[in-house]
Amino acid sequence: MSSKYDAEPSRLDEAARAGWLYYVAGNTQDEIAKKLGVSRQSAQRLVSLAISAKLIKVRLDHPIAQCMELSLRLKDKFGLQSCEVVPSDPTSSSVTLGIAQAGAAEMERHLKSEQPIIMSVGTGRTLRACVDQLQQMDCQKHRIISLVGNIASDGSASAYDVIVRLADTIKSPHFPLPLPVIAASVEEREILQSQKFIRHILDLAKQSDVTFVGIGHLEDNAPLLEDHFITSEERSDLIKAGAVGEIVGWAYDAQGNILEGHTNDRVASVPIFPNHDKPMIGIASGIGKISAISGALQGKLVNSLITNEATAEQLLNN
Amino acid sequence: MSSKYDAEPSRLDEAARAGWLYYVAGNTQDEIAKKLGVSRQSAQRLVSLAISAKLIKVRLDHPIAQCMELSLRLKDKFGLQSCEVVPSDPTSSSVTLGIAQAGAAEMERHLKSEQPIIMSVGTGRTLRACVDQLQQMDCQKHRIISLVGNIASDGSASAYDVIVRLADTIKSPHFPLPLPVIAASVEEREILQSQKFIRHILDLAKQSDVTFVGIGHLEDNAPLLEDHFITSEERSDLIKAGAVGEIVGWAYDAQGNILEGHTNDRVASVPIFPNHDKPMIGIASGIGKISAISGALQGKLVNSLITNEATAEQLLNN
DNA sequence: CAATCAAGTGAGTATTTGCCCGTAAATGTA
DNA sequence: TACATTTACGGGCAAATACTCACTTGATTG
Repeated sequence: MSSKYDAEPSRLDEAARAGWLYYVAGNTQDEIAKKLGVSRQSAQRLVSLAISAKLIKVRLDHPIAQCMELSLRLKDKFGLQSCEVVPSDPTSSSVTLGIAQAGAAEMERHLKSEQPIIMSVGTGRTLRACVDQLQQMDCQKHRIISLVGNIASDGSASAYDVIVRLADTIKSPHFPLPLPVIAASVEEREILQSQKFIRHILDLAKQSDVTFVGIGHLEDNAPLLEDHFITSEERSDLIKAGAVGEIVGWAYDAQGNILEGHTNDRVASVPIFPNHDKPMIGIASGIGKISAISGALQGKLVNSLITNEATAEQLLNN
Repeated sequence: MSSKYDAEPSRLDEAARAGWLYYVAGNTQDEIAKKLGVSRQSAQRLVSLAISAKLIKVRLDHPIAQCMELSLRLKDKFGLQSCEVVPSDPTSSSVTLGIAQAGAAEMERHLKSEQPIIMSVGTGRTLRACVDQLQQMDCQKHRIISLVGNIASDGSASAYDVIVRLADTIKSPHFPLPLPVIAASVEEREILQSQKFIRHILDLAKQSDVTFVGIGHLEDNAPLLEDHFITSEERSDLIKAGAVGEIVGWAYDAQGNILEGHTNDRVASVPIFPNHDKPMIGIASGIGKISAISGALQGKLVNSLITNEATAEQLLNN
C-alpha cells in the first residue's frame, strides 16, 4: 500500500500525467495545476516538457496528412515560398480536388485581394484546366497579362486560350500577347517586341504581383512540339543542348539555367527570371514531367509549386 | 449523393489541413487562417472540427510510475499475462477517456504483425470507443471476427457496430455474426448455430490469435438491459443466481464461473473459456463495473486487462 | 414564391496560454 | 561559512484561443 506512495514520481512522470490531462482529458492548465497540486506556471512547464520530451504523440488520420508532409519537404528541399500537394488517388473518400481545383483555389485567393493586382499567366492544358475550375467573379480592378503569345504558327489563336477564358470568367481587363510563341527569326522578334503596345504589355508583366505558369517537358510528345511551335529538329537540338523543360517557351536545363541560343533566341514570350520575391507559381504534375519540374525548381524559375502526391514523391526521390 | 462526396469532404479536408498545420507543424491559428485564406475564426472552427471529427489522435507514450505500480500488482494478484493502467481524470465523467486510446494502441500492436492473424472482438461502448481511436491501416491479410451477434431484438443492426467500423478502418476481411445476441429459445439457438456458415465463423473464432472484449455489469442500467437484449425479469433472475457481469452475453458469478441455465442457455455468442494461452484482453473501467471485472479476472475469463487508475485501485482493494 | 431552417461567418469578448523576469531555494566551490 | 552559480517558482502581461451572438446565405418546403 505504502509502495504506491513511496515511489517518488520523477519529473517526467509528472510531465506525462500533466500532458495526459491536457491533451487526452482536455483539462486546462489551471485544472491540471489544481489536480497535481502545483502552480499553473509549473503545470504549463510540465505540459511543454511532455511535448519536448516527445511523450505526446499526435497523429492526423486523414489522407491530407501525407500531402502536407510532402509539401513541407518540397518547400524545404527547394526553398519554395509555398507548395501545395493534392492527393493523387481519388479512391479515398476525401474530395480529391485535382491540380486544377487547387490551382483555381490559389488563383481565387489572389483575386479576392482588395488591392488591385496584376496577375500574369502562361498557357497550356494544365492552366486551362485551372481556369475552367474558377468560379465567376467580378475583378474589374485587377489586370490579367499573358506571358506568352497566343498566335499559333498558322496564324490562328492558340488552342488553350487561357487568358481570354480567364478574363471572361473574372471580368477583368486583360492583355493577351498578340505574338507568335516563337518568332521566325531573331530580327522578327526584335521588330515585333519593339512595338509600343507590346512594350507596354511586357512592362506590365514585369510588375506582376503574382504569376501562374505551366511547366512543359521536352519528351517526344512535348507540348511545344505538338502545338507546332517548334519542329522535331529544334526539339532534338534543345535536348542535345541539355534542355529538360520549358516555361512559356523558354527552354532550360536540369539545373534550371535558361539555355543560350537555339529556339530561346527567338522566344517572344515575356522573359522569366529566377528569384522573384513575388509569387511565381508553377502548376504541373505527371511522371513524364519530373525532370522538367525538378529543373525549374532547382533553377528557382518558380518559387511556388502546385502538384500532386505521386509527382511530389518522385521529386523528393531525385 | 455527389454532394456528400464533393462538398462535405472538402470541409473535412480543410479541417485536416488546419489540424495538421496546428498540431504537427505548430502554426498558430492566425498563420493557418492566412495560409488557407480564411478568417481566424474559421481557422479555429476547422481546428476544432478536426478534433471533434476524430481526425486528430493524441496518445501518451510514457509509463507513469503509479500506473505501472498498479499494473504490476494487478498482474500479480490475478495472474494476468499483461495489464495496462491508464491515468484517471477524477473530474471527468467520460468512462472511456484514455482507455480508448490504450485499447486502440494495443489493437494496433497486434495488427502490425507481419503474420496474418485472426482477431476477435466483442461489442459495447468501450470497444467502440477504442475502434474510433484506431488509425487507418491496411490489414488485408488479417481476419476480424465478431464474437457476438449484431442483430438487436427488433431486427436492426446493433447500435455499436464495432466490427464493421473496425473492418472499415483497417480494411480487413471481417465476419460479423448475423445472429441475435440471445436467441428466443434453446432450440432456436441450435438451429441458428447449426447453419454451415455460422459454424465456420464459430470455428474461426476458436482459432483467434487475439481477442478483445468489453466487460458488462448487471446493475440497474446493465448494457444488456438497456439494449433490450434481456428483460428486467431475466436480469433479476441472473442476479439471484449470483451473476455479477457478462462478457459477450455470457453471464458469470463473482468467482468468474459461467452460470448454468437462465439466459446463458440461449446466448448465441461464441463460447468463451477460461485459461486461454492466446491474449484474451478485457477492456473496462468504472466503479460500477468493479465486481464484474473482478469476477472476470478471478475466473480467468480474460488473461489481460486494460483499465484506468481509479478502477485498478478498487480492484486491488477488493 | 415566400417562409423556414440549417449551416456558416465575423465581430466582440472572456478565457487560456506562453513567456519574460525578478526572487528564492538548491547546489557547488573555496 | 561565505560566496558563486544553477535551477525552479510564481507574478504579471501580451498573445493566442474558445465561445457567444447576431447576421447572411442557400437549400427546402408548403
